Amino acid sequence: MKPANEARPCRGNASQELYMAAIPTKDGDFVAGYSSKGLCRLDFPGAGASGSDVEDLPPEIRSWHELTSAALQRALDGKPAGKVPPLDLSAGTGFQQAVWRALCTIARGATWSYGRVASAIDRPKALRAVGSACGRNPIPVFVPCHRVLAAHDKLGGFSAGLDWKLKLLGLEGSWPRPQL
DNA sequence: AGTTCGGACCGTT
DNA sequence: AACGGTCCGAACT
Repeated sequence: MKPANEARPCRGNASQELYMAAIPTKDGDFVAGYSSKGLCRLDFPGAGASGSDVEDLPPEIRSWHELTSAALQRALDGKPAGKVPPLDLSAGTGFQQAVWRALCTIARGATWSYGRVASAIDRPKALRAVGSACGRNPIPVFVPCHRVLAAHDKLGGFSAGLDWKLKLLGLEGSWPRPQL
């Protein structure tokens, strides 16, 4: 079997191979995508992505996949994700990568506003563009775009569906909003 | 207190 | 030129 398709190769290195493999969970089948640099994509169940057989993965990819798989199971179990494989965010523009990196600094159990993320990357007025960048986050859950709420504790949006955002926030004890 | 509207703002296609 | 996972203030209910 060949590795996988090349439907949406990470931009910029189109000749790179992209491996895809499913992760069965109690919430459905996720699909993870790997480049030579690491995990570069994660699709929610029902997103239409399909994966190849895990046994056909090259050794390194396969070990990454096991890390991803275990981490995802923990996350969906309401526990800290723990160790994850290297994340390949190279598909994004400079701005997007800056946003995604900032997201990774939001602690589990905490939430930021889009405006705060914008300030964190030193572009206070680009809060709207930050929303767009969040929407294009290729690795949801592990790059925690769900921890970004609209101002004044409003929920804001979520590309994969607000039910997923609520679920992920709930697993981290961040929703419903803890009252002070 | 909550809701709606209108403009300002910014990166991407 | 148009579109967003936005934000804020003003003007409502």
